[in-house]
Amino acid sequence: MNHLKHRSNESIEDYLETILTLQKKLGQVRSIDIANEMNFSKPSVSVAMKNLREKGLITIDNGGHILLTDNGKKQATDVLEKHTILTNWLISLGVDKEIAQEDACRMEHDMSEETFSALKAHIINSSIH
Amino acid sequence: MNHLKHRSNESIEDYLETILTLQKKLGQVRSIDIANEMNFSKPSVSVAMKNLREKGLITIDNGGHILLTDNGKKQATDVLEKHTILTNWLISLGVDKEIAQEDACRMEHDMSEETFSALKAHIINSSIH
DNA sequence: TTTACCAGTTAGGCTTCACTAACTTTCAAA
DNA sequence: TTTGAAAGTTAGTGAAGCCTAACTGGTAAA
Repeated sequence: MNHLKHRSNESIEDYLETILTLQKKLGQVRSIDIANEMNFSKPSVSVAMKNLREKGLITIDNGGHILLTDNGKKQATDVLEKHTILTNWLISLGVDKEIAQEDACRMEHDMSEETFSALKAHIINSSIH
Repeated sequence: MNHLKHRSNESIEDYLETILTLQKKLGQVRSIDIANEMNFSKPSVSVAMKNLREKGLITIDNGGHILLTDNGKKQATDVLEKHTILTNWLISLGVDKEIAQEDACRMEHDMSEETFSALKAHIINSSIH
């Protein structure tokens, strides 16, 4: 058993995923929308956005609207895809929708690319037979 | 999307799992064995063991040997079972053994009981067909 | 007997990531 | 024009959970 350092990206990935989701849902995204969606305080989101901006993952215009950069969008899309596929797969296994959402929301940060693509292949394969 | 608080048990579960694993492998378990296995420093393990003891999950005898309580053993067994099943399942999907181990080691903390039993049922079901 | 290693502990530090309190700025309504 | 709500920020706090430095205490070897 190899106890490696944890992915320290979990928080960042969650924010990016939420921004992308809200972008699709609301068109535009402000910090306050993220705070409401994630049930975090305004300051928590404010500080996190500063962090994402410094990492080049988002930009914020004068109106306070948050936009994903190319890099941010790529990461957000990756996580959201994992989330969606994991959730649907769990539901197809008979897991309650609510619980599937919650579990997927955590597991999505823990799967390597290799595991994820193996899972996708498995899902496609299962649906054929 | 519901952003709930994270399981704060991840660290505890990892320690319990390691203790159980080492118990099977070495017979007896001391803090130093855990530190070596997990690549953590002695003080980190020392403090963690104090914590596990205060939570009633282990006892430590005069020789420094660590024993799981009934409760600790139950939790350790649960996590180890998840770990084993997850790992083997990922390997059966074609994931590299090393990576399967690493991913399982993280995902095991994130799966609800419901998801886990659905996965077990799925594995059994797949093996029949 | 002295030396020296090994296991364990205590103290203090650092990072992450949430929180509250309290401030500014803006904008709309009274 | 004043008022007040809404959005954002800064400062300070706290819990986890890892780390290093430096200590104690026991045991084995020179």
